[in-house]
Amino acid sequence: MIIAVVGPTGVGKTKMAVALAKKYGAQIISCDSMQVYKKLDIGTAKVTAKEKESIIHHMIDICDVNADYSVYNYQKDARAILNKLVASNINVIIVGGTGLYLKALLYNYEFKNIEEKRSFSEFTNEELYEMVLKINPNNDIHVNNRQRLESYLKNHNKDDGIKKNSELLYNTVFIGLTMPREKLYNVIDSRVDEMINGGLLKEAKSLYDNNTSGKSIKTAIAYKELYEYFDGNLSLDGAVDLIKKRSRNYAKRQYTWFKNQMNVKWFNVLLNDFNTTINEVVSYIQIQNK
RNA sequence: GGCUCUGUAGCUCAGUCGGUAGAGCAAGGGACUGAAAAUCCCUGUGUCGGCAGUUCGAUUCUGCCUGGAGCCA
Repeated sequence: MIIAVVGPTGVGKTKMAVALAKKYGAQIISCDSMQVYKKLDIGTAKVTAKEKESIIHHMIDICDVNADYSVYNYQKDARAILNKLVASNINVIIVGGTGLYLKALLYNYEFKNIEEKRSFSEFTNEELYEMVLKINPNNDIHVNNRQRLESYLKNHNKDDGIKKNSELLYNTVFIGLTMPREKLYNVIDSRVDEMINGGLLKEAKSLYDNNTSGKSIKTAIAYKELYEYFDGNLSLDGAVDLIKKRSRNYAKRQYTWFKNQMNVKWFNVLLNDFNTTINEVVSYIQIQNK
C-alpha cells in the first residue's frame, strides 16, 4: 500500500504521516526538495528525532548543503527506495510539499542524462523561445519564462517532445490536507516566528559564517532572506516579514499544483482536534483498500 | 494660533492642463518533465476624505469642514 500525504506548507503533513505510518507499520519517504539537504533543519521544518517516533524516514539529510540536487536525482534515489519497499511488501507513506518531485517519483516522468552543460546567457528570451519552437512547434512555455526555456533546451533529446501524458506508475492513495486559507496563513506566520525563536537565526548564521552558498541556500525560503539580513541589505523584521510572505505565496502555489496535477482527496485539518482528522483519513483509506 | 504640504484600489504611490482613473506590492486564479521553497502567465469600479460653489460636466479649480505630516510661534 502506498499513501501520499500532500498539501501546503504548515498544514500538518509531517504529523499525519507519522500517525499513518504507525497505524500501518509503514516507512516514510519524504518528498521535499529542501529537506534532502543536511544542515537546513529548522528553516525547512524538518522532522525532529522526537517527532519521528522511531518511524523510518527516507530522503531526508541525504546530501550536502553545497550539493546540486535536483528532481533528476530525487527520482532516481526515491524510486530505488520505493521499489525496494514495495518488493518487500512494506507499506509506504510518501509525505511532502514538492509537487514536481512527487510527480517525478510516481508518474512516468523521464529525464535524460546530461553530459554537457550548455550556457544560453548570450541569447535573449525571444531567441530562446524561437529555438524551443523549432524543436517543438506545440511548445507552450511562455517567452518570459527563461528558466524553463533554458531547461527545455538543455534537456530535450532531438525528436522527443518532453511533454508526454503523465501516467501514474504506482497505485497510490492521495491524501490532501487543507484548512481555510486565512487560518493557514496565520499558522504559517506564527510558525515562522517559532522558527526564529527556536534557533533559526543561529542555524542560518553558522551556515553564513562558513560561507555556505549553494543552490539550496539560494532557493530555500528563510535562509536566503536571512542571508540578506546578515549582508545588511534587510532589517531583521524586514527579513522575517519577507519569509512569511514568501511562505504564504509558496503555499498558494502548492495548492495550485496538488489541485490540478493529481487526483487528491482533501481533508480539512482541525487544529485543536487533529485526531479527528486522522480518523477521517484512516477510514477513507480503509474504503479505498477494499 | 499662523504658514506649508497632504488625504486616490487592502498597502505604497502615480495621474487626470476639468470629460468619473493606473502602476508596484498584497490578494485570487492558472501553468509546470533536471533551480520547483524555483520560474512564469492571467485578473484592478475604487462614494479619487466630507460638504458646498463655479461649470453643460469636478476626483481634477475655489471656499469651508475634517484626518495626517512638517515648520514657525
